[in-house]
Amino acid sequence: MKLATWNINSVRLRLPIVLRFLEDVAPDVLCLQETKCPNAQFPEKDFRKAGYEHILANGQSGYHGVAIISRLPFADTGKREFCGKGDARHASATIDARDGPLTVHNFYVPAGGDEPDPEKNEKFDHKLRFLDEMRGWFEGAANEHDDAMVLVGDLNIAPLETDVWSHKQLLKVVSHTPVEVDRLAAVQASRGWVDVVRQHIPADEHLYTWWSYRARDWRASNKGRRLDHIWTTPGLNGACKSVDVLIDARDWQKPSDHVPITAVFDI
DNA sequence: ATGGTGGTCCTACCA
Repeated sequence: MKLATWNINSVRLRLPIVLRFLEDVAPDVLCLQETKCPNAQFPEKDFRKAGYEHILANGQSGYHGVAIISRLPFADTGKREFCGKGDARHASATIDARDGPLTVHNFYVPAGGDEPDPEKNEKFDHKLRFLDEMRGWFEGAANEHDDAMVLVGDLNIAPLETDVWSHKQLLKVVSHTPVEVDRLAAVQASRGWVDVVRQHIPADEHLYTWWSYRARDWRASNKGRRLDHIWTTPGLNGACKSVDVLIDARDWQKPSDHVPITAVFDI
């Protein structure tokens, strides 16, 4: 089973490159973030025509929004609201994989603004509270199919030193500050989540999934960050056979500032 | 130290 995640920064504007990705890479399941699309306007017909008949959209106008697009049917779906804000930042679907049900959680964690101080910056405070709520939810959630879960999405945090172009220069930049890296580690500990991307690509290699639109030449300056992630519960450990970060997608026509990541599972 | 680009939906706000 091939699973992909991609912060698309408007699914309607970038529909052509999403369809190209589905054709070229052919994932079974694609999780999108920042769809910026109300559910009534989600381009379901185009995805159905491409062979993806099972679609779960959790969107809103203008901001945020996530979606799960699948060739495999959903046995169950969910959407959870975090921090009581009404933001569309989570969707989940249980898929009937070969070896049994697999629950996929798709997240768009708040970016957190510019100032990494929760006292001065409400957005950073929201980011930390969102992560705390994620941790608490996974600690308490006994109703899920315990040992077959995948968590993907734009977590807006680059946890490792090699997940950013300069660890030293980004220590006080939101996305790489110790306080948020620690909160993310606590989310990871809630279920023993395994970072399968770093299982396949060693931590001594720099790896990024996002490059700012503001760079004159993103590839030349290469000031990237690894903000997008694929985690699994320990029960799936060993099932992930390969991962891929499609860096070339950053140069596709009218690109997103994030690139897709895929993981192949023998399940 | 600053501003650089790109999205939504029309005026700022967000990334």
